[in-house]
Amino acid sequence: QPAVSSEEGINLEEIREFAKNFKIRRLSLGLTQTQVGQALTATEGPAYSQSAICRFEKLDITPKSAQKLKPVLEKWLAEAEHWNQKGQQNLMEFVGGEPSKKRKRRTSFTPQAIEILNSYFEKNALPTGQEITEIARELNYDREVCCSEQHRHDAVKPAFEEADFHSLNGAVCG
Amino acid sequence: QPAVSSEEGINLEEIREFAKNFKIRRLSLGLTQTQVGQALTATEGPAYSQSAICRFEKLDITPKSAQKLKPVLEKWLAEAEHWNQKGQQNLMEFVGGEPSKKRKRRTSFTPQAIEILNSYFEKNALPTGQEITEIARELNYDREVCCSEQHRHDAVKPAFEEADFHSLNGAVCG
DNA sequence: AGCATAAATAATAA
DNA sequence: TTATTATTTATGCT
Repeated sequence: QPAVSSEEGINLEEIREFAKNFKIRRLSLGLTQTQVGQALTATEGPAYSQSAICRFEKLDITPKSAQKLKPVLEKWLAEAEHWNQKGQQNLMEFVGGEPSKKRKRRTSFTPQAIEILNSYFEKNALPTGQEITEIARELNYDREVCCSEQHRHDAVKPAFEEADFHSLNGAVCG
Repeated sequence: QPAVSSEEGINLEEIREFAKNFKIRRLSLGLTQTQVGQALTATEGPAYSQSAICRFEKLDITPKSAQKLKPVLEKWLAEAEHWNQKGQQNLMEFVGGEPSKKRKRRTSFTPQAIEILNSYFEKNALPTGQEITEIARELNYDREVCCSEQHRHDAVKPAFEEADFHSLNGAVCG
């Protein structure tokens, strides 16, 4: 990590202070790094990714970049706080549209479905997109959820022997 | 969700206020719900799970439970902030031991390793614990990482057709 | 009353 | 920056 060092007359302590402050204020507004990045991309210059915000907060950037980004963030955050004062609805609008995106309901599978998925993936570990669509429809689950890799992993999991799975951590080096 | 309602002379507005405040102060200290839960379990009464902290912050509990939990959290948080004043080292000690658990470095595979993993999982989608150990040793990667389901998923992924994979979101119901 | 784990967020290799 | 790993939060279940 390029620690922010004292070059080119940049007030590093000030930047450090702001970065820390920025994170807390962002969280106080209930905003994610992603939201900030997207909002900035919309209102300010070219493009600010979630990663960019993350790196600024951790000051995992060059002093020059930090110096350049600071005023942009400062201005934007103040404005965001201003809108938040007038009600969270206003903030969300300022941030970028979708007012109240709710967390997706977590899916749970019936034992039957799990069994079917298990046996399916056992036969075919590499289903194509179409095959996934097929099985999702058959089982009547949301395609993304039912047959995402994440869930294939879960379906497959019982095949592992728990004890063995945990007993060898770190035994193999890296 | 049992919204906090106005029963039994409990000051709901105050609790709501505190819950919101608690979250912000927790984040300012850089603590996770898990850390708070564990610390409370250690210093205070019986057991406070991460879920419990989460549910308090979202007030996804009965007013009675909230009322009971509030003073405990209030006291603990104040103390935590006190220690934090004296330096973050003190806070981490107060919270519970492990001073600076670093985030695990994310692993990356050489193209060779990916190819080998791909062909391996294509032949055998359900390796046993022992087989996993074996291949991890062979490739000289950390067992947990190298052959976790997460990574098997990655090894397998190229088989999906991107276009199809995305085009059918929500087409299948839930 | 909390465990298991799905969903969402943050951090990082490339 | 993008793609994706690692960690944290939230919730279905019992």
